[in-house]
Amino acid sequence: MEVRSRFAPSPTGYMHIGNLRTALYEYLVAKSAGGKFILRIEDTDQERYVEGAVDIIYKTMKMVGLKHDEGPDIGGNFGPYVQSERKAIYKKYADILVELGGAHYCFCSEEELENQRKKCEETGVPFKFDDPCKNISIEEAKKRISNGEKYTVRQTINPDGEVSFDDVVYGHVSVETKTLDEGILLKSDGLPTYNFANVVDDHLMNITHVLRGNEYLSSTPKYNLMYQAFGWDIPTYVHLPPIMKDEHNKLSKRNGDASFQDLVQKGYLPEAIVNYIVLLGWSAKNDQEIFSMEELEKVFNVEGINKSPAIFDIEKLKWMNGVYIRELPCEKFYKLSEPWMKQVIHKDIDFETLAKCIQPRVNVLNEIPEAIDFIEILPEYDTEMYIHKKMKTTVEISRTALLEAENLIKNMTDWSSIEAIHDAFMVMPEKLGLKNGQFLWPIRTALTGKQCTPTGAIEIAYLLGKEECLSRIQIGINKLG
RNA sequence: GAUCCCAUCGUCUAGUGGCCUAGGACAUCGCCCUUUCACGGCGGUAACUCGGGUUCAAAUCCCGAUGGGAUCGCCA
Repeated sequence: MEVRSRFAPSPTGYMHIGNLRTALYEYLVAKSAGGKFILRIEDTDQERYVEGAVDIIYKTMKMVGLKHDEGPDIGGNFGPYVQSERKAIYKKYADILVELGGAHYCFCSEEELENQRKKCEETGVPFKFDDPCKNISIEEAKKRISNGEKYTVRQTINPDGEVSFDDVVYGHVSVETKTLDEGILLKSDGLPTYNFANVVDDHLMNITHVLRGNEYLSSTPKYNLMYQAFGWDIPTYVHLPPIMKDEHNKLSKRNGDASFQDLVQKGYLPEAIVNYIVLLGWSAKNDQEIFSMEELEKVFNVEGINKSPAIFDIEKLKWMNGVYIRELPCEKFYKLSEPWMKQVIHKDIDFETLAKCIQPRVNVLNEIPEAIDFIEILPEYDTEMYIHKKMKTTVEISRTALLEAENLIKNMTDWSSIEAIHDAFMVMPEKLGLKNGQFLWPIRTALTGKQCTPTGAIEIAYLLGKEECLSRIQIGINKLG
């Protein structure tokens, strides 16, 4: 049988990391088996609907390389793929489920429920809704409905029994039916709750593998009761552990944690983000950590999925992003880094060469502006910076180096390449009886005013241009008295 | 509270009874390379939650404790 998995986000306008990982695993489960990956929009909660949210979903999926085979935008044989357009379907199946004894019509108001709940709280009895409407016959209920009375459809659960199922990652899970809540399946607005829609849709869309967060682990038995009542095959369940912000808190929008979009905006590459999060709860069972999507489609398997929660570690993502950046072709990196460079540099310099210089030392694109801002304007710096133990520089040596450099540069005619400058500069240390560092460290300091720079004195001299170099060296000479 | 689930370095993980004096990666520390910082190379610190069993042998199996998480909505 063909494997079919689905990504079923609700359009909240925000693609958080946990959601994205679920989508990734769903995609990989299908693709690693040569199956189909379906996109379904779960918009049954009209109060949460956010304009434009669906576009964010399409955009994100495209950016990370998750191509769906069926969905609202491309169609398919099992549509519609938007739940709000499937209202009639849910109504039909809700009525069938009532006939089959798996559900009943309920006329209780939200206030009535609230009262029962309060009473339980007061008396200290654990709340479990006992629905008086269970005793209403179907005929009578239908009469009341045709009279225009508001109603919901509520699941009916026989308290004597046990339900169990086998989850691919959590193994055998078994519960007594008396502990299960008889939840609402069809709301009074006629739309289904997730609890009902997921069962109906997954069956009707021939979904074979259901992946979702493990918060659904405890309600899965209820879904299975419905599958059983309908006489439908139960799908393969793959429940996923949560991604945590820290030991106690889930990664979430409410905690102000970064979404996929936020990370991209900060300068993380989609490929790196995907690679990092696939490892949050899954392992290839070997030492490999860097995977392309093509590789993942081949090697991903559900056996590698972990049971316990994983904490999102931004430090490791940074490292991995750096790995991806270093692997980028120069031209590609230049294109990506250009806007970040131009954020702080408005002069006309050789940005392409600058890009080449910073590529090996940037992990996240948003590190670029601070790393190169000295090119635009020389920052204030302290004379202390000229004294460097390891380079064996002192104020005297620095002064000599700068004066000699000034002379040298004044007489230089070829400033067209790093090589030319390199050749001219590198004869000096020997001539002056200095080590390379003793000559070059003071120059780099005078040129940048910074402790750390993305590259050495020679490259920076080239980027700055002859005139600017002379003026900055003059400033350095003055500082050193 | 009830029910369900989870538990290896700071973090992500490998480990499915002997190959484990527990392996890899990030982070961290030290050294090397080097015109700084990085990159790269080499090395170090660092973990089986605890207590009982089972077994010749347990990180691995069983039981219990502890700790953590989830669910208990006309949200998904």
